[in-house]
Amino acid sequence: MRRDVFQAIADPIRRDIIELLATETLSVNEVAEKFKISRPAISKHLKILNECGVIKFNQIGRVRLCLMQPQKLIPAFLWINQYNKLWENRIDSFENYINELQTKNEKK
Amino acid sequence: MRRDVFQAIADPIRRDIIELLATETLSVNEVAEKFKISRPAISKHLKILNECGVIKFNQIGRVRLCLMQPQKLIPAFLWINQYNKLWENRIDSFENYINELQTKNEKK
DNA sequence: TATAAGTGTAACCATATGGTTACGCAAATA
DNA sequence: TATTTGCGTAACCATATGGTTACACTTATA
Repeated sequence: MRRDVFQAIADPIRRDIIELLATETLSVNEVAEKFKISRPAISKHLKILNECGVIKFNQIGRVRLCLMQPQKLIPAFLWINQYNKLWENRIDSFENYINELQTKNEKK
Repeated sequence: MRRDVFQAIADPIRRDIIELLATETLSVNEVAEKFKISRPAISKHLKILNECGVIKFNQIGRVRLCLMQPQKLIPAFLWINQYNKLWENRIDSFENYINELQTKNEKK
């Protein structure tokens, strides 16, 4: 099984967990409470996130704190970002098209 | 099954297909030739990419051209990009830590 | 018109994913 | 010490993924 950042963010629940952990460090139970699915299901997602390196655990007594490792998102950012020129050009040409339409209408 | 941009880019083969189609429009066979896996396997990946909206097909006779739809990557970009302050701060604080170490060493 | 080329898809397979309930165990607490 | 709390994980299930080979169909070509 693939254990990289792209796998980590492929699941919507895992993206929501990341969103939570971006602002605060939470225990496993605290994360689980935020979702409707069972605690073991959340545990599995946390395990995958950990194996993908996106979160780290910090065990304090019987409490396991989940810490986000935001640097691990960078490769995904870089991969997607290499195409932004591509979609910007698309949007530019769309805007040009809109502008053209407007110019035509103004002429009428 | 989830059919969104995050699902599209979760698989390394699909990311490679996107990389190919970013620079040129290729037929299904032309895409398949670039990989070691079978043509039906590539067909499946192309189908998923299409269902995720990341590519479009343009049928010309018996040839099916695959066109990238780069705007569909934008939601993934935006999602990841919301965390760049987070990892930049991490890197900043790492750099500060390095700088501190260097300053300490210089004082010795 | 017979054949080749380009492609989809069915059938199959092994494994992964994403969920559940049930249970166990260590740490904290009464 | 007995009980509660926090959590992992096993066992199970349904479905998805990612690959294969075999076959069918349409379009182009000889």
